Amino acid sequence: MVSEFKAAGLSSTRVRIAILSAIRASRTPLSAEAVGEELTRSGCTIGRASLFRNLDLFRSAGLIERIETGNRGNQYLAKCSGNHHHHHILCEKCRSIEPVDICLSTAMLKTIEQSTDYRVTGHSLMLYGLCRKCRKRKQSRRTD
Amino acid sequence: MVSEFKAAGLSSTRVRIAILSAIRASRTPLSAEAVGEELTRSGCTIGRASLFRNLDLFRSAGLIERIETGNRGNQYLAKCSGNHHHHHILCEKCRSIEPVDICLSTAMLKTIEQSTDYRVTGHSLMLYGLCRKCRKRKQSRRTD
DNA sequence: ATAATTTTTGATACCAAGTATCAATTTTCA
DNA sequence: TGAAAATTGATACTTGGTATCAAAAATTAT
Repeated sequence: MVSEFKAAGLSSTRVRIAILSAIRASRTPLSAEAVGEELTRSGCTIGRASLFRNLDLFRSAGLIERIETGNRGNQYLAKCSGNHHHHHILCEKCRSIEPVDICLSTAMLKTIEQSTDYRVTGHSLMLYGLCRKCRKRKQSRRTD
Repeated sequence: MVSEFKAAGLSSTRVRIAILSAIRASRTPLSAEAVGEELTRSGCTIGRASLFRNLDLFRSAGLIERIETGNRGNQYLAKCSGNHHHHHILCEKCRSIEPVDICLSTAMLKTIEQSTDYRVTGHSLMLYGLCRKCRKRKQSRRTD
């Protein structure tokens, strides 16, 4: 990890190693808050400022991904292997997130460019849905 | 507009008429703040609470669209005519927006449901690009 | 048209996520 | 090692939005 930081032009600090480890250790994406809690749990509480600063630095450096989940807080997760372009689906109920390995086709992008006369430079796609668990307990009482 | 409100089960107030007018008068999407400023400019300052409340009500009623632009605040815009599902492309430079009459195919959605085991209930797609004008004046100095 | 009822408004206080500042600490590297 | 550079974290602030609730406006019944 030290060399990864080096490669990204970031010095390798205890705080950074802890943050990136926590994100990589998690199977699911974590909110900034969740990362902080994870660190506290492992005996390495860090300041808010450092947390947000590093999440942003890591993202700029391509070490992690940030999923913009709309209104309330973003989610951070380790870059998926291969690192190719993809999207995510978010469960409306439990907020769990899965990668979705599908994307707009180049044909579609071409059609868009032709019909709008814009040059397309990027896009963001977020899918919403219900995960299997939440579909099953759809009728039961909420616990929140 | 009065009857539109009626149809949506909303009583028609001065504040609501002003908000919806401002959004409809704008060629580009407006942030909540921008809507407020617009109203102030036209001599009808309204409270924050009413603004956000009504933006949300209008969206629920299908009178406007909300574009979740990620980190900082949402954008609101009038529903395009015809009102069928579509997306938008936003010029990175001048922030002008055009509707994009294309969408994820049902086949694609089915693939996603199969590969993720989520039931897809919705999605948001935002395209980014450069409009023709901005492509042409790409090299010239910005005015902002 | 007026009164009674219902809805909406807006001032205020609040909240959550994130940023700015800057002195103190840590890391780097000569 | 020790000086220079980078990072940290306490604190205060900002932004975008929500909750509360009395006052005002809109609706409805008379």
